[in-house]
Amino acid sequence: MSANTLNSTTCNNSAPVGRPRAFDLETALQKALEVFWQKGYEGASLPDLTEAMGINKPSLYAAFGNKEQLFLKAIERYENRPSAFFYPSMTEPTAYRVAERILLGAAAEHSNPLHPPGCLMVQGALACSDSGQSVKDALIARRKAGFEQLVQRFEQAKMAGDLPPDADPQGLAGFIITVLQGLSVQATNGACTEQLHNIARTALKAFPAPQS
Amino acid sequence: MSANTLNSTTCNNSAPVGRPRAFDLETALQKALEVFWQKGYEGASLPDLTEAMGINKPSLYAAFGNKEQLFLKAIERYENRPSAFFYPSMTEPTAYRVAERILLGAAAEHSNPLHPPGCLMVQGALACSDSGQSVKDALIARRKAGFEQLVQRFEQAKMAGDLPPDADPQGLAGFIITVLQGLSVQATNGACTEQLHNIARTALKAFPAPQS
DNA sequence: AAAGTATTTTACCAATCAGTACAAAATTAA
DNA sequence: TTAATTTTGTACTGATTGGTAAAATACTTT
Repeated sequence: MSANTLNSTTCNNSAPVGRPRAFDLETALQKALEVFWQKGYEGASLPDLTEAMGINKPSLYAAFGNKEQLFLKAIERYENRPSAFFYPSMTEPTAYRVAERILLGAAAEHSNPLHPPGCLMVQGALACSDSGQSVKDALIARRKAGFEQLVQRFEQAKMAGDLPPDADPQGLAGFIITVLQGLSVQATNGACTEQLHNIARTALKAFPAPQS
Repeated sequence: MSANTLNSTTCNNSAPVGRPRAFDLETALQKALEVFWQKGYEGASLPDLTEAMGINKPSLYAAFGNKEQLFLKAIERYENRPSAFFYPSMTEPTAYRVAERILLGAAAEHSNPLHPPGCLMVQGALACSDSGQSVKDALIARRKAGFEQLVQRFEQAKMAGDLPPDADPQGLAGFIITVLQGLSVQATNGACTEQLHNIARTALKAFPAPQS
C-alpha cells in the first residue's frame, strides 16, 4: 500500500524510489470518471475501467484502493471539475440568479456531447444491488449536501431582502434540485441542449421574480 | 415452452393437461415488480427474484421466459397497476388539472411506504452496463411515450382554449415530465410525502393558471 | 555494483451471474 | 391403468464478477 495515492506532485522534486508509475493518476481517474458517468457504479466492470484507463487491475488497485474508493475519488473529481456549475452558482448576487445559473448550467452541461449525458450524482447509483448500497448512500449524502447548501443560500437571500418575506427557502431549493435531477433523466433520454434549456426557462417561471 | 404464459384464466374452464402450476402468476409477477422497483433491472439478481417470488429458477424461466422478459412484463403491470396516476390524469378537464393530478399523484405515490420509493420507469435502468442496454432503451421509449401523450393532451387543451394561445405544449409537457422524474430521485433520497407535495405545488406555479 | 523499493505483467482465485439438463412428481386424456 | 404432458426441485453449466499472488522490471539509494 503506497502512502501517496494522489499527491504525486508534491514539493519534493526528487523522483520517488522504486519503479516509476507508467501512467498519469489524474488522466486515469478522468477516464474512470467517464466510465462511471456512462454506466453507473455497478454497470462499470473492472475490465471496462482498466481498458479505458489504459492500465491493468493491479495498477488500479495499487493506485486507488478498490472499485468503491475509485468511484469516490471520481465523484470528488467530478464536483471539482472545471465545468462544474452547482457550487460556483452560489456566488451569484441574487437567489434568482443562483437558480438561473444552476438550471441553465445543467441544461448545457447535462447535454454536452463531450461527455456522457446527465449528472454523475444521479447516474452513478440510483437503484442498485445490496453490494452497491454504501455507494448509493454516499451519492444520496452528496445530493443532500447540495440541497442544504442551496437552502442556506436562499435563506441568506431572504434575509438580504432579495427574496420576498413569505418565500420558502426549503421549498424553493427542493424545487430547483428536483428540476436539476429531472434534467439529468431527460438528458439520458437523449434530449438536446435546446430542449433542456426550454425546460429550465419554464421552471424559472415558478421562481419569485428578482426584487428590483 | 408453454403457449399460455399470462392468460391462465381463459374462457376454457377445464384444467389444463400436465402438472398444475403451484404458484399464482400475477402475485409472482407483483413480487418481481417490487424487487425491480427497489434494485433496478441489473441490481436485481435471479436469487433476489426467485426468493421474493417464492419459486425456483426453472419455474421462473418456464413462466416468464427470462430475466429481461420478466422485467418487461413487470413494467407493463406497473403501468396498469391500480394506483397508476399518469395516464388516468389525461382525462382531467383542463391542462392545469392534468398537470396538477400528475404532480400531486407522483408526490403521494413516489413516497408511499407500501412500496419502494420513486418511479419504476426511472429506477429500473438509468445508467447500466452494455448488457442492460436493451432494457434501458425500452424504458426510455416508455418515458418518451408518456411525454408524447402529455404533449398531445396540452395541444388539445390549447385548441380548446383552456391553455393560452401563446402556450408551448412541448415545453410545458417537458417541464412536467422533468419534475415528475426529479421527484423520483427525491423519493430515493428519502424525501417524505409532505416535501414532495411542497415541491409539486411550487412547480405548478410555473404552469399557466387555468383560464376561467 | 548491490540492495532496496515500487510498479508492471501474467496468471490465478473464490464468488456470483444468468440460464439449463434432468429426473421426480402431479395432473389429464385415453 | 397406461400414456402423454407439464411443473417441480436439484444440481449443474460456462461466463463474468471484484480482487490478488507472484515474479519480472525499472528505478533510487547506498
